[in-house]
Amino acid sequence: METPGSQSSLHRANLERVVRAVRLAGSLTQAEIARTTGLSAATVSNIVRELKDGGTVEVTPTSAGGRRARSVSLSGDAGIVIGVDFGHTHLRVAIGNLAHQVLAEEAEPLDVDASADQGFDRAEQLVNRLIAATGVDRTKVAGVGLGVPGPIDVESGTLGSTAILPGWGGTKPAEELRERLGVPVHVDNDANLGALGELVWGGGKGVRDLAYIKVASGVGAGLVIDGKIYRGPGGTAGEIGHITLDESGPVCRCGNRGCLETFAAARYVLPLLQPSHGADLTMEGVVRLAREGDPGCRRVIADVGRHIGSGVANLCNLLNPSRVVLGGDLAEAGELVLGPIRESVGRYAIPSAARQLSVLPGALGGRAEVLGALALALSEMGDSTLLEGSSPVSAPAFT
Amino acid sequence: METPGSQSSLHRANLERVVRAVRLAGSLTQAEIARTTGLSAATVSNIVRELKDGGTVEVTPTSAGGRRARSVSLSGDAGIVIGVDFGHTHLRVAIGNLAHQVLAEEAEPLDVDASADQGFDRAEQLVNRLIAATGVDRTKVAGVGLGVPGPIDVESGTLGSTAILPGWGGTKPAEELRERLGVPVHVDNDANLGALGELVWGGGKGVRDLAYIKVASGVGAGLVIDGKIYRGPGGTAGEIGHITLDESGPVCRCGNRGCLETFAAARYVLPLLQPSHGADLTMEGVVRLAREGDPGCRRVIADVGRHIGSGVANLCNLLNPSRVVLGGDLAEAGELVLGPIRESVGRYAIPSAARQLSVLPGALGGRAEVLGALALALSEMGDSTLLEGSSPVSAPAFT
DNA sequence: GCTTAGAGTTCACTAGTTGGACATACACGG
DNA sequence: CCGTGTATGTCCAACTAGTGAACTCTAAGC
Repeated sequence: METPGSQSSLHRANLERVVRAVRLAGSLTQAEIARTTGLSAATVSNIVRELKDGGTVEVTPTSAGGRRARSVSLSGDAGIVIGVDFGHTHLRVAIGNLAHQVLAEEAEPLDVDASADQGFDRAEQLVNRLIAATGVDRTKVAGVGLGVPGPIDVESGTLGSTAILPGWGGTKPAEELRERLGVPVHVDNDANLGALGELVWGGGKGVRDLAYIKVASGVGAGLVIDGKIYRGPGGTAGEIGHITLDESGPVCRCGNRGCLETFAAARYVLPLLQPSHGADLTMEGVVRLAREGDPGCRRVIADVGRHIGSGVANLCNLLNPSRVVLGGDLAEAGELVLGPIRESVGRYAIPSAARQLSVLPGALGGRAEVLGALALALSEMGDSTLLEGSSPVSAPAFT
Repeated sequence: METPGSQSSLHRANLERVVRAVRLAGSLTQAEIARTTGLSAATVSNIVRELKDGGTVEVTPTSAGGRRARSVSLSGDAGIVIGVDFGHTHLRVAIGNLAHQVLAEEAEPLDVDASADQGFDRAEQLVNRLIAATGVDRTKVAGVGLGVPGPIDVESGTLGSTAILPGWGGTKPAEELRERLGVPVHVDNDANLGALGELVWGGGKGVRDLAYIKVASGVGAGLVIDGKIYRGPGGTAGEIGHITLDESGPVCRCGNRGCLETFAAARYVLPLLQPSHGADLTMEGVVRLAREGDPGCRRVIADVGRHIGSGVANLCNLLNPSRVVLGGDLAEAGELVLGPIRESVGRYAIPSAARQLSVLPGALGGRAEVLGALALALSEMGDSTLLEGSSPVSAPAFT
């Protein structure tokens, strides 16, 4: 960074460009790198050699159509990243390396009403267990991505005033976890991470604009615009759950009436089925029954789909993304819910915006958020860190 | 942008760096340029020569302490850009130079139902008249920005299937105007240009995320995200006018019911006042009467504001912009309409998103669109310096 | 008049990217 | 089993562009 307009800065930028391309795709051949970065093959050749000599990158032979292409990937043992996802009913942790390989993944149930402290302790334990199980070198851990199921101010790291996680309000999850683990922790809300996960590993490949709709106990959306998570200036973009569909609808926990959530989220939908199907029903149960043909459950899911579709239509008019990916428990319902969504979108969105929109189920299921957390850790990890080869020990880090 | 990682791109970046430094300071000596840009004196020397030869910049002798320093400033007549804005009732043209100064501006009434050809002819005449009036050199005109009051596919340049401009559908305004004027013409819809205009010259200074709501005979929004116009993959983002507020509301020209437009746009609102206030009322008239105290007009404007506020609340939940600027005729109503909008936003948007939102009237009035067109022409000719402070760091993430 | 110090220019050098030529390796069809 | 085709990665010469150092210029200060 010494020389802000010089060739060496250009070279650095190109190095980073290559590293990013590789990290995003997991692994690429040199020719692919050249195509995606726009650099010439010769330059890529030089850069790859330089990165290989520096240990940032590994090249492994690949079988392909023509000459054997060498697959370039971030060297696996160069660094470890960890993803942690707090859900409403579970805690999920994944360990991966820079090569986009997931080394281990584990989930355990977690009572969301547990105190925040307890949650962080559990997370710490699970992380440690996974590190031990995979036998990776603790000092290689370069960063942690953390997902929380509620609005969070990414700048300050504070959980918003949340009726959603009682007892967690005002805590700073990233800081808590960093104290416990001793590495930089980057936090974002679960919908954004789901979007990132699907973009990198799942149903969003090759797309630059993606909206990830997560329906669980709440309804949230993660937005990727032009290849980047879009959080908005206040960090709370994507709150699709609380757009108003019916001004005189049911009262929502947010204080308004007729929010999308009151028509789609588990806590409002399940009671509808209690009289007929009993009180112990979960969303997963409803989905399962619907797939087995239960008409009540089918109807409920279709209704939910229609309402989500209305919300997506608004989203579509305003943002015009090229793809919407549905995640959360509800995605398991497949066409049972996607059909009504598409129908609603076609009905309420302006035609030119709806025409080019594809609505797909998530490809990662419940793993989208952890994997997204992993991806967050990867993306937040300074590229310069990689390039210097300087092993990132503990961490002041936060700026 | 041909070669995204090459030396020539570096050169271009350095050129812009210099131009920006000069624009910010008004005028600088070469040594000062070198210091503020971090480039070496030799490089600055070369760049200044290149810019001078290209006519972008002027050098004038200065008396100074040592050897006479040459003061470098943007040459006013180096390049001329023109903005053209077709409104529903008017045609507006502005002429500006590369130093971001507006040299002349003029509007004349235009019947929107006139044929497209006629409109283009009028635009050509007005442009020629202004060129003559300001005495600028015709050959210096580098580009034209064009605003049209309807959805337009920026890629192909075709006006969308528009019930809005009867007789204009399927035409390619940019091409038409280019044939007449003989210079490159860049087109976008009026809401986007209004957003750009307010961002660069008006009420959006210093903000990176802005939503410009234009209420006239329709309702549209222009979105600026992270300093750039956001059009969405299909080019139709910002269609706030057709989000559904009431599924059983009035039938909209788009075919749905209860779109925001049916509660806010002139064509739906004015008829409400016909019985009491006569048939010749225009939106401007309503605004004027309201300011003078007419209770009916006040009520109508407040109602419109409330509905717009609902739409803005949705926008706010989904996108969380830091500023909303209201444009169009309605903006003249000031607090009479802004108050209800804010009230509605506060009511329907989630608190954390609404808290940091400011809703302001446009600072440019009806000029926002033309000036935006001017800005578009500037930015399309490679001037990425419209927003200072728009470059650095942040945003690691995935390209 | 002489010195001084900052301003701009020139020049040789270096860093870095590129296009094209070339070697390589696999697949496929005869 | 062997040509042929095709895509890959590498090498080299050409070119682009920025830099440090030496150089020239000018006006102010003594």
